[in-house]
Amino acid sequence: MKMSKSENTKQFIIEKTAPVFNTKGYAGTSMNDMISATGLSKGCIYGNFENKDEVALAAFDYNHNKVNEHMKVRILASDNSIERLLVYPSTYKNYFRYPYLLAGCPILNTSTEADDTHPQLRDRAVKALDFWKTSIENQIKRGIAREEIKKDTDPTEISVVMISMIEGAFMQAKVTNRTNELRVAMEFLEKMIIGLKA
Amino acid sequence: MKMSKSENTKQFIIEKTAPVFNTKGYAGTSMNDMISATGLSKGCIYGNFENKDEVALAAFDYNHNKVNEHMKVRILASDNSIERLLVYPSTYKNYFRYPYLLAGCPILNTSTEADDTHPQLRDRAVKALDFWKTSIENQIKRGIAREEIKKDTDPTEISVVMISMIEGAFMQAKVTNRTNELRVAMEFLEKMIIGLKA
DNA sequence: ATTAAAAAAGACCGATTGGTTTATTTTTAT
DNA sequence: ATAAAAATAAACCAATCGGTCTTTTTTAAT
Repeated sequence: MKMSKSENTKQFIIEKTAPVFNTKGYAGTSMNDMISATGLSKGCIYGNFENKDEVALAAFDYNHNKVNEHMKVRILASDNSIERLLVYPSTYKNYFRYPYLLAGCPILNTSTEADDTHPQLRDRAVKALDFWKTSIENQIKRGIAREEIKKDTDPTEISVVMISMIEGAFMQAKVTNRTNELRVAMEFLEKMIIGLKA
Repeated sequence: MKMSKSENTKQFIIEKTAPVFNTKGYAGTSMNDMISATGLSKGCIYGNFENKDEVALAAFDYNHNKVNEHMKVRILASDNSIERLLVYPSTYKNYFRYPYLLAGCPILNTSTEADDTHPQLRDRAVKALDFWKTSIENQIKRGIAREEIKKDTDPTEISVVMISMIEGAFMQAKVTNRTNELRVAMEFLEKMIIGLKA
């Protein structure tokens, strides 16, 4: 499994610029930012990517993937559906422990910047949201099938409420630099999830 | 109550650029954007404002104030605390009806962009959030005092949950260009608020 | 109506933007 | 070991950035 030189630097560029895009945003990240983040020259970056856009899109995918991978591992660690759902609030409550969440939630950051300005990035954010929503819905359906979750639970409602609460509370934590509100919101979510028990 | 000429154009510049800042963001809005939004010259804008920053800050205050004013009127329209709280979900559920919310929630947009990049704007967003949180808390305390809301209700918890849900759901509505999730989340909030009845 | 002051327009500035081209270095296949 | 190819560096480009300065226009006081 050998990587070509260019595949390698391409990946390197993505890894190094991803956190910059997540903190400064697309419009706020300049080529010079990308140069100092990677230590590479402009010619090198343009040799590996068509333009700034392409790097930004790859960076979003990378950031989102990082979060997804981490959640997946933690979720699959337990069999019980309630415990699986609880992974979300328990992870986001301590977001500062996870380096790739320190710059904020990539979906949240990208959504608010790109909704009116960058169709491609917007599209990525929408797809990420849809994927997330479906994942939670499926976990709930699984829980109902396994008789761990009340039969009359509405998967879509719970999924939407969870995502909304997480994103809204995360936004507050990031901007206020306090974890107070995030903690309160995530504890509410935990109570709600436990209330779903069959 | 006469306004001086410069006071007048100052206000005009704020009104015209405020929606632009809210949609394109601070870094995404250029002087040329401000010129075409106002139809005024660069010299005129710099004659009335120190720099782009000063306009951006005034624009945030303007946007935030618009939302506040509107909410205030609708809230004071009823005496009952439960009904007052219900104004939030019922307003945001139909955000597209209110022109100054079409570009998105100014707090949400400003928070996600400015949290790591623009201390002054960040500060404005934090203060706006704190004000909002306290307002809701006070409405709940008032409701408890008037025996309209259950005595054991935690004002902070409800306030945080409401704000988080609204912001998170609003973000989804804006980026997906669907109202589905927003509606589900706001209806959940309505059920929750009604459940607070004493 | 005249004039001084205030306000607005527009030419102008250096720095930075995203992006290209050319030169140099490094890698790979022979 | 060497030549061809791939990858990187660095000089270069026009356009745009935020911001200034001077000129012109508009306003308000006399």
